Amino acid sequence: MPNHLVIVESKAKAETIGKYLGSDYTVMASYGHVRDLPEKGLGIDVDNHFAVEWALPQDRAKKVVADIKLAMKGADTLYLATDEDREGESIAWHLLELLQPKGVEVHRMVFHEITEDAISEALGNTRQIDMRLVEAADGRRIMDRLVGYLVSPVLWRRVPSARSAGRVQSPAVRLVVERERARMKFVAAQYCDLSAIMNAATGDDSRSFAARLVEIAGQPIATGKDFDADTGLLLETSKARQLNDAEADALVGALDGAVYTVTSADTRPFTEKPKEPFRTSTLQQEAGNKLGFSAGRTMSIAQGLYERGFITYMRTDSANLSEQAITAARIQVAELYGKQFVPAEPRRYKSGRNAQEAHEAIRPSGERFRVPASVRSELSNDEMRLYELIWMRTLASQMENARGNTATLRIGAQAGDEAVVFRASGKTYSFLGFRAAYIDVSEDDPSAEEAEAVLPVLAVGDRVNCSVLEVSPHSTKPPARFTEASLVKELESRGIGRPSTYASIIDKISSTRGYVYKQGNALVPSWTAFAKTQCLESHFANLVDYRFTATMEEVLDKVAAGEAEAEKWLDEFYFGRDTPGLKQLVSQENLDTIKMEVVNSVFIGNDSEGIPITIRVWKNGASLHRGEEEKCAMPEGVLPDDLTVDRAIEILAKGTIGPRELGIDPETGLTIIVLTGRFGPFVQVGILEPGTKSKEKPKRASLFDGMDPETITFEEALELLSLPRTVGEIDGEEVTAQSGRYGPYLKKGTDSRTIGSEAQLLTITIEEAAAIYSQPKQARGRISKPPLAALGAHPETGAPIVVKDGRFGPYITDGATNATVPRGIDPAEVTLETAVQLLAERAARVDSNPKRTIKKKAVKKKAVKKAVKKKAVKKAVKKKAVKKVLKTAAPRLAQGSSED
DNA sequence: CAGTGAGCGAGCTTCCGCTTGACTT
Repeated sequence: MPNHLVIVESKAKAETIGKYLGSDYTVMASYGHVRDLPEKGLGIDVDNHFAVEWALPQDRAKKVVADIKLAMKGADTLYLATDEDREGESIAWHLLELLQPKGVEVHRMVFHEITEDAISEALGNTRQIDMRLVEAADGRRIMDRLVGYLVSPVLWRRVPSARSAGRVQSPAVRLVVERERARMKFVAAQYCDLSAIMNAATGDDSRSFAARLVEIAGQPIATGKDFDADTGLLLETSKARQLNDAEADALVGALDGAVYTVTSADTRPFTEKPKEPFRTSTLQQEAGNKLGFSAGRTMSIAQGLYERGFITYMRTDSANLSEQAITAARIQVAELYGKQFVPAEPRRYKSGRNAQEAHEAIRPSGERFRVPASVRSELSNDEMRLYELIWMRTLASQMENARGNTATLRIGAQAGDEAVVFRASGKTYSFLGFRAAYIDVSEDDPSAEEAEAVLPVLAVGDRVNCSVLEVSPHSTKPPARFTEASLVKELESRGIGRPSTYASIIDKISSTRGYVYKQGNALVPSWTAFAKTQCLESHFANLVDYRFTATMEEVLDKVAAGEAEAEKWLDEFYFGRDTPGLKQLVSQENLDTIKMEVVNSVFIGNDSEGIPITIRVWKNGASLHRGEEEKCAMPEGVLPDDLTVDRAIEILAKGTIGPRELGIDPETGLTIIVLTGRFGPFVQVGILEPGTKSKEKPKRASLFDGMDPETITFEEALELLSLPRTVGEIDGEEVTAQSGRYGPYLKKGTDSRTIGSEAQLLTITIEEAAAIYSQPKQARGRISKPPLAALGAHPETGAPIVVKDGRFGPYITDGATNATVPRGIDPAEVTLETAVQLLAERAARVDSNPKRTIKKKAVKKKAVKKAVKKKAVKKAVKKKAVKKVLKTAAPRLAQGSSED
């Protein structure tokens, strides 16, 4: 009979540890936190030492606690083996509170490596729960609740489209907003330089190389860094010379027939160190840059790999490798690449500040790493790519430095009476080192790979030929928008958020709250985000101060060390001391000083008469204003940094024309008008008097792309209003043509197909429609795959049963029910009998769990989100996602797996 | 696979960190 009970946080960990501990031990998971503040209400008695009313555990946790209680009945020892960090300590304590064990010995136990030795050592070195750590964790929880639940209501009252504020999400949004502000303020500068292709005039080494003009008459040529981002002018401190088109052209002329001579030739050795092994944030960044995965996708794939034992824990802030891992890596490097690739001493990596180090780095699990090719058959394509990335980075982190030389040539010539200098640089590797396994992608330009550039061997005084000489025009670029990857990096570097939350922060500020949306991979702030941010900046400055979390961490560290009290800290924050506390900031008197017309309007610029142009945000959408008088709906889809004053005036001009009457609708006798709304210009049957709320919505239709509200004719309007149009019948089913959220499409029953242009909606014939329907349906640009196997007819229903390969792996379908092929069963080997059984089980599960409630608010939100989505889709298509291929020079074992 | 103008109107909303479901095709 097992008489020792061990509690860890995750299921997968419980299973692994269970294997090591044997039959005397039962290992169970707490599944994270078991108790929290109530969802409704503050749950904190601020006037009574910030006493917390912990809510009853939720259903999930209730079951966990009940199960553990049951298991505890026969046990004589309870080991609380949650993670060794603040949150882990808190979980242990809350568990203990809920379990109330009687007659059971309780130990707190921690281990850092999941090996037999480490665990048995941990069992022999238990301690008691550290209440100081618990105090720090719960202090953190209380602080987050105070901020979130007291400041959010202020936003509801003053920036109605902003739903929430928080210690983490609000600075995250502010980062995106500030970047966009910098882009809006940015003034581009135009400048030129000369680029040349040269080669040695004498000797055997005739390879050509690229060179660039860097100096005229001793003065450097201006490059991007010499310009002021806010004015587009040369910085006052810059000594560089800005070359314009004409001057550059003249220079090319003056250099005609010039003699080029090497004036200096330098070679310097360099070494490059590998990057440290992955932790959560860096994994998300690299998977984003190299594989194009979102942070959320990366985490869910990693979760699968972890649960099935392929990698170590994926939510970690540590880049430290265990001894077991270092040994495994070194052995494998020697086997695959050779001994010369193994450094004399193992490399050790330190973690950044605020790291809690409850886990090790993310790496292939086990004491012998599985080579990607050997796990190919067990992993899906995405899992394979992520595993390979982790495997390579881990190996590389324990490999030798790369070594090489950089060479620089300076080449002089005479342009008229001015001496000019060109420069060429080269880079060669004498020893690849870690680069043999893993090449880094640069942050700014993920597609660029630092290639070798070999210069010919030249000495001072050597003559050089110039085969090509041309003007290169340049334009300075505004700071790039954040991507998911770069935002995670920024948040981590500022200590904001935790490994378990980076992906959910992104999700929160984008999908859930709509403060940012994606333009390709770039994150763009909504107008609401601007308003929310400026409201917080002017009235809750310390909450959106990027140092807020870092300062909090310092305090909590002191609390954990017994050098400070959480209550004192909370007291000061809430009641205030030298500066007003939160209580006062969210009070009614203070709310009265927050003027809606100030905080919900975003200043764009002044027109030529000095009249301010602003955007005002409302619950659903935004309006554009010039001064007090002129205003119109702000169309969605205009990126903030595209909204110049000129553009705004253009929009105002179109939007404020007011309805234009086109004619009388012959059917209804009502006037048909054209007007502009937040989705652009549209026509409408009948005029709505302002203020009257008619129940019957008038019929409306958007203008096609390219139609102008000023020139649209009555006939065109009638055609638009005639949609959706019945095209004809195919196989007795009616086919209609209409516009939807993904553009124009045909519809036959439930089968819909997109069509090329909006104009086709009016012209497409039933024959053309039939041709489209005769083609197999394209699923997002991909033709649906043929089934893996056909198993025959269902014995009861007669429906054909087939095995297909879907997004979530192989599954069985009879057309009505889909059942995933369980792991461990080869999809090619599924028999009809098993398939019928699996389908029946699946159907039974669906029936027993029918409640899938849709919340009201979700429906409402959809409309807003859709519009955003539409733009993103349109642009994304134009841009045509460039597939990023994993750069690797890894040996054959790793190859053949990254091209899918 | 759809909506639109302006902007008090009725009642509701909200946080962060630890986990994994149940669910897609």
